[in-house]
Amino acid sequence: MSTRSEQISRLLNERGYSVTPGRRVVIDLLADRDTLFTANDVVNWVDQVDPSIGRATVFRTLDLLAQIGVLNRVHREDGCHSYTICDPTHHHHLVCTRCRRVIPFELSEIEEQVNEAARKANFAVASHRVELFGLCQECQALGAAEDGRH
Amino acid sequence: MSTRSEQISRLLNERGYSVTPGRRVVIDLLADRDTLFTANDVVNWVDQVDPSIGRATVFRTLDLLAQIGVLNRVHREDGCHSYTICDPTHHHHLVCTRCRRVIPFELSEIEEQVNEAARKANFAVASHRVELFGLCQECQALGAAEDGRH
DNA sequence: ATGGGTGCAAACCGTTTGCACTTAC
DNA sequence: GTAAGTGCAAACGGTTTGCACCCAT
Repeated sequence: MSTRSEQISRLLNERGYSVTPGRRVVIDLLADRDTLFTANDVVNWVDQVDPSIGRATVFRTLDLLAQIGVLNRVHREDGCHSYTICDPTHHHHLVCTRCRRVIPFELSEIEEQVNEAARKANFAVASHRVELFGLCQECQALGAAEDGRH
Repeated sequence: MSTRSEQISRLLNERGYSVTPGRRVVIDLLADRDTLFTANDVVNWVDQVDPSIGRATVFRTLDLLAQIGVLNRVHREDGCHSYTICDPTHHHHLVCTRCRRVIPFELSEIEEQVNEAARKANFAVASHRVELFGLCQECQALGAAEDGRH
């Protein structure tokens, strides 16, 4: 049980949710991931650790984690729904399309530009999404060697 | 058959696809939309115009239009897949969460910022998505009057 | 007569729901 | 004993597929 996993558990408790054995498994599986994963990935992982945990529980736990803000829905370029673990603070993501690693970043200039653009269109921005897709440093090297197949 | 619809037809022809009656219906229904819509919306609209056109044809046509770049997948905040019609040139979207209108905008500063952020992380950006959600001018007024329900 | 395009229905896949049961307080 | 959480299986909704057919070249 990593410190990240403890953090999440604490957050759940604060919100009045208990950390049941099933949720514990899900949390421990996800807490330290730095890649994108789908709900189905999680279902499979959970099934390997403890097949007695049902699909529904996994989906319900994912919803819960999304709700308290530690899980972030990211839309893959191919349209597939994915998740990534991250702190509830606002930021954006660099998503590696090869290894699925997610690198969070924050850029106050973007916020300003975004607000500026909205103002020009008389648009009241409630939220925005900035997602960058490409290759992380490691995968650029690999890609050069292996011809970019993914 | 609007000029926008003609444009799309021409584009299809250029790519070697014929504009069959079914496709014609879909294209005419979509060409001048400035709002987000789902595949299901289109299926329903088509069904009203000509019930003999099958669901599969609608989905296949949407795929086709996405492929030639006149249809853009946009991910609604609630996770629902939607589309919007737009030119194949690069730009971003302001999406009104009340009336679903889509306002395209371009902001070269954002591109620069985005590339700058990526460079810092040694990330090779292949593509990026910037989507702003909020209320358009009209809906802000309405929202104030009607208490923002949507 | 060949190949692109079609309608239909069934299949598919990820997700949600209803329900009876368990568990913790 | 009550409320939260669970496993299971069935249902669901959106999308894709297989197939026989049609139509233009």
